[in-house]
Amino acid sequence: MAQCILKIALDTPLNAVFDYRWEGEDGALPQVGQLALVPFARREVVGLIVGLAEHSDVPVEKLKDALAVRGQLSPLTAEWLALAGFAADYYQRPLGEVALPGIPKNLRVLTTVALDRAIKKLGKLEDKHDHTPLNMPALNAEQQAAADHIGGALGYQPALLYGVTGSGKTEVYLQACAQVLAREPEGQILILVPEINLTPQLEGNIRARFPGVMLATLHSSLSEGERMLHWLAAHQGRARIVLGTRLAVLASLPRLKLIVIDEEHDPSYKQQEGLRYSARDLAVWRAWQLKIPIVLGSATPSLESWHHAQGGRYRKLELRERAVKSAVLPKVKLIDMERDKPRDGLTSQLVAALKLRMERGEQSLLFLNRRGYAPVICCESCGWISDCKRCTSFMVLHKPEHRLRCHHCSLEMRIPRHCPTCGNIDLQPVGRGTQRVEEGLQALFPEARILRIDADSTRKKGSAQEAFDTVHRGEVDILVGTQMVAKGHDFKKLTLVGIMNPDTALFSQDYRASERLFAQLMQVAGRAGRAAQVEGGSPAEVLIQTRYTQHPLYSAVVNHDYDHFASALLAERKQAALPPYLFQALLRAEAPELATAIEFLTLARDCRQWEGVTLNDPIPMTMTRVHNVDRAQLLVESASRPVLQAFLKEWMQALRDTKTRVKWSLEVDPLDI
DNA sequence: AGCACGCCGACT
DNA sequence: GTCGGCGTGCTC
Repeated sequence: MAQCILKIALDTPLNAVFDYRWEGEDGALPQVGQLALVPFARREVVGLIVGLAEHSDVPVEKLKDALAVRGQLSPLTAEWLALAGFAADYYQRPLGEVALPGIPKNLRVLTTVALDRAIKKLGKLEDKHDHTPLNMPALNAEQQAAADHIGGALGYQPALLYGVTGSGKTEVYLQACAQVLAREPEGQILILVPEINLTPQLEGNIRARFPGVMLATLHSSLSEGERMLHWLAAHQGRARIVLGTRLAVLASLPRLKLIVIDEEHDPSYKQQEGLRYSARDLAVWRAWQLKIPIVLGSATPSLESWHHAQGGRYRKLELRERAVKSAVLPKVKLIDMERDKPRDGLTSQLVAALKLRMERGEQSLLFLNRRGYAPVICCESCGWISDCKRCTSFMVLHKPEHRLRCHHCSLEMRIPRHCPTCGNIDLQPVGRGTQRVEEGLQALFPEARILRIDADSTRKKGSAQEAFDTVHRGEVDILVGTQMVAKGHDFKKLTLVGIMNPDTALFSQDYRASERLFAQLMQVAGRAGRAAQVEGGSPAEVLIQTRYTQHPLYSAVVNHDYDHFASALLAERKQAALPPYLFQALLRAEAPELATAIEFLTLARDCRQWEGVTLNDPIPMTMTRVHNVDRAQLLVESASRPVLQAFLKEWMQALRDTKTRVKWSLEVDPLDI
C-alpha cells in the first residue's frame, strides 16, 4: 500500500499549495508534474502535483484524499515547473494561477476516456519524414553571419537581431532554425510572434521550408480541441517547431534548443490582464535556465533590449543591407500642417499624392489611430459634450450605426437629436476618426474604391482576412486603417502611406509614447513597396502630416535612423532615472468611490518601509472612472531588481493580511503608467 | 475566483 | 407566500 502526501497547486487566488492524501493500490506513486483531480471546497478541480511528502502540517481532519491522477500524460518536467515557479514569484502570484491556465482546459476537464481518445488521435498524426533537400535562398554576408551566430551558438547566448524592414530577418531566423534542427535531431524550437493572425505568411514559410518537420501553433484563437492537440504535440516533443503568441512562452517543450522572438519590441508580448507577464522577459529567462540561445529581432528594438545590447549583455547582430536588392527604403517626407492647412484632415500635398497614385493605378494607405467617426460630439451653444456616464471618457460618434459608443465600457446610445442640456439641435462632431476620413475621401475621390479596416469594420470572424485579401487582389485604391493595418501585411501595390495626425503622442504623459510612436511609424512605413520597387515606378513614399516638423522624432524617422534616436532616448531615461535604469511595480486599487481606493493605497504605502525602495503617493489613474468604478494607483520604484523583488514579496503578504474589501492588484514592470 | 449559505424586497 | 438580490465565509 503506497501512501503519501501530494502537494498540489490549484488555480485559485489563494497563495498556497494544498496537501492531499494519496493511497495507491500498489507501488506506483504519482509523480511531480502530473495532474490530479481533487476535492476543493464544494467542488472538484484538477491541480498540478508540485511535490511529494511523507507528512503534512495540515491538521488531519482537514486533509482530504486526492481522487485520481491523470497517468496517461507524461509529467511536466522539472524545468517547466521551475519556469512556472519563477513566473509566479516574479509576478507575485500563486503558482497554480500561473501553471494551470497554461495547460489546455481539455486536459483538465475531459474524462479519462475522452483524453485517451485524443492522445490516440495525436499518435495517428504521423509526421512525414521526407527530409527533402531544403532550398534555402542565398543570404548576404551579414545575414549569413547572423544566422551562423544564432544557429551555431551553444549555451545561453542572447542576441538582438537589429535590421530595418526588408533586411531579411525572417530568413536569418529560418536558416538558424535549419542549423539547429540539423544539429539536434530531437531538438525543439520556439518562435514567438506578436499576433499570429497578422503573420499568416510566416507559418506558411516555415511549413514550406521544413516540410518534414512537425509544426505546432499556439495562440488564443485556437479551439479547445486544437489547442490540446498542439500543446500535446509540443509536450511530447513531437512538434519540432512551435510557433505562437505570448502564451506559447509557457508551452511545455521538453527538448527546447532555440527561442526566436520576432518583433520583440511589440507591446502585445505583455499580457494586460490577469497575470501581467512579459512573454519576452520570460523567454529570456527560459533561455538562460536551459542554457540555450535566444534571438530577439526588431527594426525598432525596445529600449530595454537596446540597453542590453549596448551594455554587452546581448550580442547585437545588425543587418544593414537590403536583402532584396531592388527593394528601396520608402522615402519619408514631413508635411507642415501649419503651412499647408488640412481640409477634412488632409493637407493639399497629401491629396495630390493620393491623386497621383489613383492615376497610376497604385494603392495608398491612410493611417489614423482612431476609430469611429468623431471622438466626441458637442453642443455649439452651451458647450455640452458627449461624455460617458460610466467612465471618464467621451462617447465616440459612430455614424454608420447612428450611435454614440464608449470605447471603454461599451455603453451605447442613439445620437441625441438635440442637446440634452439646452435643447439646441446643432450638435457638431469634433475631431476625426477613420469613418470620417473614409467619408471625406469618398467625397474627394468619388470614383475611388476605398476600404476602411479597423476594429469596427472587422468585428465579424474572418472579415479581417477577407478585407486584407481584397487589398492584396488590388481591388482597393485607398485603404484607411488603424494600427490593425500596421502589422504583418506586405502590400505589393502600395506606394503611398499617409500618416494623418501622429502629433498627440509627442507630448503624452507616458514617457514610452515616443518609443512606441517611432516603432509604429516605421512599421506602417514598412507596408509600402516592401517586396520591391513597383516596376519602373517611383519608390514608395511616406507622408507624415505634422505641426512639429522640427521634432527630433520625425527627423529620425525621415532618416531611418533608429540608432541615434534610441541612444538619445536612453540618455534621457538615464538622466531622468526611468526604466531601463529603474525597476517599477504598480499597485492598483478600484472601488465605487475614488476616496476608498486612495485610502487603501495610502494604507499600503504606509504599512512598510524598505531600504532602496521608493513608494510614491497614490494618484487617480488618468482615466479614473471606467464602468462606474474609480481606479487609483501607487508606483513603487527601485534601482535594484532584487531589492524590489524582496520588498514586493513581503509587501504582498502584508496586503493580503489586511483582508480589505477593496479590489487591488499588482503589476511588475508595468508598460503603461 | 467559485460556490453555497443566508437574510430582505417585488412578483407569478 | 417564493424568486432572487449580493454580503460573507470557506477552500488542504
